Amino acid sequence: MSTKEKILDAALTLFAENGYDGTSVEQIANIVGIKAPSLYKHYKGKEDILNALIDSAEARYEEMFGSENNIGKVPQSWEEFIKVTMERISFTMRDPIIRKIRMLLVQEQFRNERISEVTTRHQLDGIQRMFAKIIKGMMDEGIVKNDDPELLAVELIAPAVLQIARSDRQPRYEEECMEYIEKHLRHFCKVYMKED
Amino acid sequence: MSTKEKILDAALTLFAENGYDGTSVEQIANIVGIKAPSLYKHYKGKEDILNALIDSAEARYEEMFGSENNIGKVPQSWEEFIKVTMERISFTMRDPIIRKIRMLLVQEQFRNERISEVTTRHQLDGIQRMFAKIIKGMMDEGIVKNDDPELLAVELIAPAVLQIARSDRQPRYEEECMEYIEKHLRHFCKVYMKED
DNA sequence: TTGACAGGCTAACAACCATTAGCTATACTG
DNA sequence: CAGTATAGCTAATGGTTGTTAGCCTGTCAA
Repeated sequence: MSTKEKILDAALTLFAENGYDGTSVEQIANIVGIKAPSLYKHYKGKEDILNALIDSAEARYEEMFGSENNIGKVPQSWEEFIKVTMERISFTMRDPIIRKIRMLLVQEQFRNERISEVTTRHQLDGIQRMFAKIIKGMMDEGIVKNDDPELLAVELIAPAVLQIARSDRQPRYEEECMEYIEKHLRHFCKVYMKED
Repeated sequence: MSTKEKILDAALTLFAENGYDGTSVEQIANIVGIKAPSLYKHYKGKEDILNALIDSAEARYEEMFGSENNIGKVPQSWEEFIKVTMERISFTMRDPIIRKIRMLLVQEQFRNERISEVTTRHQLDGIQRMFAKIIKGMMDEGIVKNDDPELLAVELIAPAVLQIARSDRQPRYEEECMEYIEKHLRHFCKVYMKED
């Protein structure tokens, strides 16, 4: 990993933990193993690092939700749907980098308009679009009752997003959050799926 | 309004807008119309102000969701339910103080455990408990199909909470958020209410 | 070999920030 | 009236922070 990447990595960890204003350039440099002024050989300043982080968050978002390929096969039963969805959510919730990006965005969402937009995409639009496609696929195959896929996608993800946010700020309830999400998923299937 | 209250008021506005670390004691004093050192006649320090704000947020929470009296009459039809709920959400979304408390909590939720807890109560438990009661009331009167009221409450509020969060960071979409919430409410009624 | 560049370092600075000390005037209280 | 608490002020301080200037060293191309 290049120094430039190491800086981004350290900054993400610290920004997620203590916020942008709560983090000093010196702290970042310490983790990287260099002195603070050396950092300016790689980035123009502190804000430049933040912008690079948002860039990488956008890239990751594009990679996860942008293409059509990331949906995988359409689940053929509600059991399969629950299993696949739980895996997806569990990954999103626990992956350290995604988690840090989430925590960074949620804390800095009011800093400027760009971060506001990225936050909305990251936590609303992206996931919604992705699940709308899956639900649409299951409707076409007659597994899910016909309805507005975009709307159902929000009904599906909203409770999960709230639980993930909760587990970010209170990690000791992670297990409980996952259980709640599974309960919600089961309920969702009971309401919207055709078979019983 | 006493100076002590004015300080809290100014601090809430600034913390909501720029975060705790992004706000200086001098800025707060400027709004109040005093010099920074005078502020220490009223509070022991900057953190003391934050704690007082969290105190008042907890008090407000208790006042809104704590007692049994704040539910009002149980709605007798889905039209009434939508009207009453939209009013409640619209108020929560637009009231300047509630809005600032929300923005403060969301930014500082990782600062310490107490704020984490208050944030969860404020944005999850409180609303859930309140709507669970309303839904329970409507079930007892045979308006809503029998189900777990706690679960339905989350299905009801989760999409609304996400939209409110969105309108906090992108106020120019406030109208759009309200429209979405109404659409969601209608869908909710269609799914869970008995009459058509 | 020479020259340029990348990437580290130290020293330093100017700005800002939270907080304290100490003075003063006003307003209650006995 | 005397005394005391309240609440403002100015001045100052010690610490931190982001950033710049300038130096040194190793690498690599010409």
